[in-house]
Amino acid sequence: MAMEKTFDAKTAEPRIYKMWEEAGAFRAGANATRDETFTIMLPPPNVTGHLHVGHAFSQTLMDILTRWKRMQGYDTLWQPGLDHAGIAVQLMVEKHLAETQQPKRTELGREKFLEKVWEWKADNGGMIEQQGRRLGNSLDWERSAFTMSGASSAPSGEKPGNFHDAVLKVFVDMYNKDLIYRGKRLVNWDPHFETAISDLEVENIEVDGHMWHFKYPLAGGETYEYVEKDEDGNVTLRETRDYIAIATTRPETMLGDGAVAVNPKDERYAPIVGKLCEIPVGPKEQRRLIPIITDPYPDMDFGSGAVKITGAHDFNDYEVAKRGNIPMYALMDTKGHMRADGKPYTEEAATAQRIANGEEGFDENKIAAMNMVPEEYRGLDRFEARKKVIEDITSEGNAVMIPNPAHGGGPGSGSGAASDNDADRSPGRDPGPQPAPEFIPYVENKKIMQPQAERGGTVIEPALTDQWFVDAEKVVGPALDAVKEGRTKIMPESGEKVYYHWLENIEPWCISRQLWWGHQIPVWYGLAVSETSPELQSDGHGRVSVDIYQHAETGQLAWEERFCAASEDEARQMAAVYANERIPEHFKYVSVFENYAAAMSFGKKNPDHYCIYRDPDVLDTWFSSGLWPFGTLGWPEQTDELAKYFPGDVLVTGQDILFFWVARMMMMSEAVMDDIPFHTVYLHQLVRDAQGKKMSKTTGNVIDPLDMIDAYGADALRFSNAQMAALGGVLKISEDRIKGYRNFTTKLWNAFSFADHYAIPYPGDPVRPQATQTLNKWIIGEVGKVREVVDEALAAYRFNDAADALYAFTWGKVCDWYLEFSKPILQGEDAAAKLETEQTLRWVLDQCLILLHPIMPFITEELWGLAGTRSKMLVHADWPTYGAEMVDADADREMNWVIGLIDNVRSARAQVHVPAGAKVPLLVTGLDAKGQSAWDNNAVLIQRLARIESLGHVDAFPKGCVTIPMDGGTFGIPLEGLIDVASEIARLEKTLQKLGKELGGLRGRLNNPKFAASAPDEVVAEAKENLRLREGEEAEIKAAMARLQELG
RNA sequence: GGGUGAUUAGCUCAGUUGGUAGAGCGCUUCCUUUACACGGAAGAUGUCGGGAGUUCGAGCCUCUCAUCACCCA
Repeated sequence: MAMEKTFDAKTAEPRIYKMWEEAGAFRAGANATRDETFTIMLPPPNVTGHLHVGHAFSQTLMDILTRWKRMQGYDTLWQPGLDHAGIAVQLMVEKHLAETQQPKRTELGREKFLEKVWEWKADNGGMIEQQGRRLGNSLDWERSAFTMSGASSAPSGEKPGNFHDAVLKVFVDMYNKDLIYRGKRLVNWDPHFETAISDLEVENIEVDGHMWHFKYPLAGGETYEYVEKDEDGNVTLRETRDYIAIATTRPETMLGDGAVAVNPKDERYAPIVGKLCEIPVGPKEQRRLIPIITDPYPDMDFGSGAVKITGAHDFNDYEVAKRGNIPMYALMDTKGHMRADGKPYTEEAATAQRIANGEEGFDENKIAAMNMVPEEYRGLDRFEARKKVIEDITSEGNAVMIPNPAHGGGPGSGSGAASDNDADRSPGRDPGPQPAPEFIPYVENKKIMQPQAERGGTVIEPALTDQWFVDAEKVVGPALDAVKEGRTKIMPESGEKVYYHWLENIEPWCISRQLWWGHQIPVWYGLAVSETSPELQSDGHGRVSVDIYQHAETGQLAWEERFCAASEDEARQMAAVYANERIPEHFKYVSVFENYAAAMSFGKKNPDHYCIYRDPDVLDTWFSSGLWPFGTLGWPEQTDELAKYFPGDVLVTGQDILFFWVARMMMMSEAVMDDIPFHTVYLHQLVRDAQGKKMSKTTGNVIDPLDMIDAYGADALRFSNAQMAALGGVLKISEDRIKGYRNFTTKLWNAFSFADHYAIPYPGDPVRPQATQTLNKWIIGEVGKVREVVDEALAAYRFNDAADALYAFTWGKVCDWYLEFSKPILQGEDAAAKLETEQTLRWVLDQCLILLHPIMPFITEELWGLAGTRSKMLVHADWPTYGAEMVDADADREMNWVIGLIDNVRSARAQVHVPAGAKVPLLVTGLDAKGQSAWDNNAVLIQRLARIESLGHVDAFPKGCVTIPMDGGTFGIPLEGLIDVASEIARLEKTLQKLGKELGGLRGRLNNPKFAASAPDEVVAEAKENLRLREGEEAEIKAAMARLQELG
């Protein structure tokens, strides 16, 4: 073979990958020699996503495990696939439509729009799978799944699949088991996409905000004594007030207030609890009065201690309102604008007042229909409305006022017309007599936590809407137990605590999204009908009159009947059965419409049609990806793959989706399959830049894994990934490190180049020789050790340990020592030794390839092919099972002695500045039998590597000699005349110092009677042996120094 | 505010049941010696965040303080 100077990753990698793929090397079960399976499900990336460093990292780990197990003969499956990524993809397509001047989504309508999404997917989807190939991922691509496969909207060219069926089946099953319900809940609403999003898709970001302080006047001009006390109970403020002060960061929501709450322990407001106060905004004549209630939620020390309760626009308020049965008035529409629907404000306000007074009952639908936004605010954007509310309140004098700091010195507070009672809010500055206003509204600048959509960054608006929920509390039990009982293990262990904490406090999971791209909820709505309904009017001919639809026009839930079915046909049948049961032999047809309006308008004209329409919403993306562990294997069909590969083995994923995805797979898998989805979860952190910062386009510190592959090869990136994969560790990717591992690949390449250079024959797969040479026995033992280390490390998911061990072995043992040691033999005359060394060398190099292959598949496969004719590709080579039994203790000791001697001679030479090229004589005193034999066996190696000319036995060293104490004899380099006495003394002194420190510690321990008494025997023995050796060295060095001092 | 984790060489980080600290990169000096300058050889640098405790012995266990990061409110 004629080897290039370095490995050309750029051209070799695609070639090698193609070879693997064409040979079907990654197919499920390829190379299997045993029944045990090993399954990993690739977390499905966004169908239109790109490979980023996080993918590259976790996919490297998955590939290492998969390749390792495949070589061990397991029946492996690494299952690929893509996620339809509802909101993200819909957003991209909408953007694309706008950019290409195509009609908007709403103009296209649902069906046409979905066609466009599928087109987009066909054009742009799956790129990440190509990128994954560049990393070397050994996925069974032919099995690639898609969460929307089998959807009715899918075009004919799409790869067939039944994931869609699986999703609908699970929904229907869970619905029938009452695990899924529909309800009006406060959810995170994205006003830009006009959809609900999950808690997990919301980021709370600290922004500069304001806290406004307003007065809510007491009804009927009532007053009370407001008293503030300090910690010791001394009165610090006492005044008569006719209002209660409220602090808020969101004034626009005041319009929807249902109450003011104070803490039951708050004495300041005790006199007015149960009374009414006025919301100081809106038309003066229709000011609403709301009750002052008590609730544990308000923090007495925060703001004024009184909190306005707007159940429909704040999560905390929502809880308070539920507890207190306070009406929750929704103020905004789906776009985040103040509502413009409903009755005139005066009417609504009057109704609300009757409700507040307890004169009129209410339910959530009635409240939902009411629009409490006064006409002057209707239609305004929420932020504009905020400005206007603040202006209006302030101009009316209902803002809490404080002295103006810009006002300068002057008379005390209390003289401002609008602020007689504001002393409690004074920061204590003296107002001054400047022309600036003496008092200004009290507005605190404050950091507030603002909920923003993770995708798009829109400010999230809590909104009361009808949504579908999974009753998470009911399905969480088995998922919790699985981890508690150890059936599924989360690594690092800290992940388990986080998992418990979240699951034990789980909230209902909102699974409906007001989007089009996704699995449309398999629920059809029809009228709830009953012959006893007053709306049922016979027309005298046994027909039901159109009046039955009147009530339905309000769209109220009470009149809704639901048919949950996996298909439209089933839904029709259910509807037909239902309709016939209710009004026998009345409805002749069941007709399905796209929406409520169409159903109603047709139904009115055609009373013999029972009209139904499908819920327009789609399911949360995570609902479908929760089924990934079995949906990809063909479920609900009972396929062979399902039987074989489920449950899977390991899930490798980022810590950030522990809740999003991992917990949900656990819940869904237990609920649907009654089993865990995998026995191990390997969580890793976010991949950051070398400084530990998050990568972001705006910061410009994004590292593209494909750039790294272009520059250094996939193997270098993979090795770097493995090396930084310490369990639970922070992941900082550094280009320098990747470069370093590229150098490592070159080192490996050159080791083979060495074999090539010495024309070492490579007839097929080498077998391990029965070594007789110490050198060869030693390296074979080292191979055994490293294989054990690597297997233990990988079994424990300690990828960094595996990578480090292989690096240290390949470079530090094989290249640095073994290849160097082999040179004199390969060049020598001893034919038997030469043959054995050739055989050992090529066997050792092959073991490097095998052991490194899971981490660095490309270069190892390339070298495997270059080095000789093989029976199998490396990807399917047999993983070794040998181990430490190959270690020959004598060989091990001897070679370590040789290496130690060479190290010491080199070090001594360098420090006394013997020219690197010069060959020097070596002397020895008191060489014992073991030492003599070690020398004799390895004299050629030592002489070559330490540049020694000859060995002379002496009784005493001559003056001016560098001393090297070794176990079994003391060596010396006679350098009279050449030697720098002072620097040699300095060198010895330094060694002595180090030794002294060690000796101090050892003696201290051994002299302590308690040490001998309580420490294990082997530790004591080790310390004693250590002390003996060190004392010997110390004596030698002292003697050497004495000789030098004589000389000096 | 609650939770989790971190603090070890100039930088980035390992350090598995407590036995006396390591790697890569960087740095200094020397070397183009026939596998490799993406290399070889030698070398320097640490009161393991501060304090206290348990122990014969603590980077590791306990407590406490400080700083930082992330997650959830």
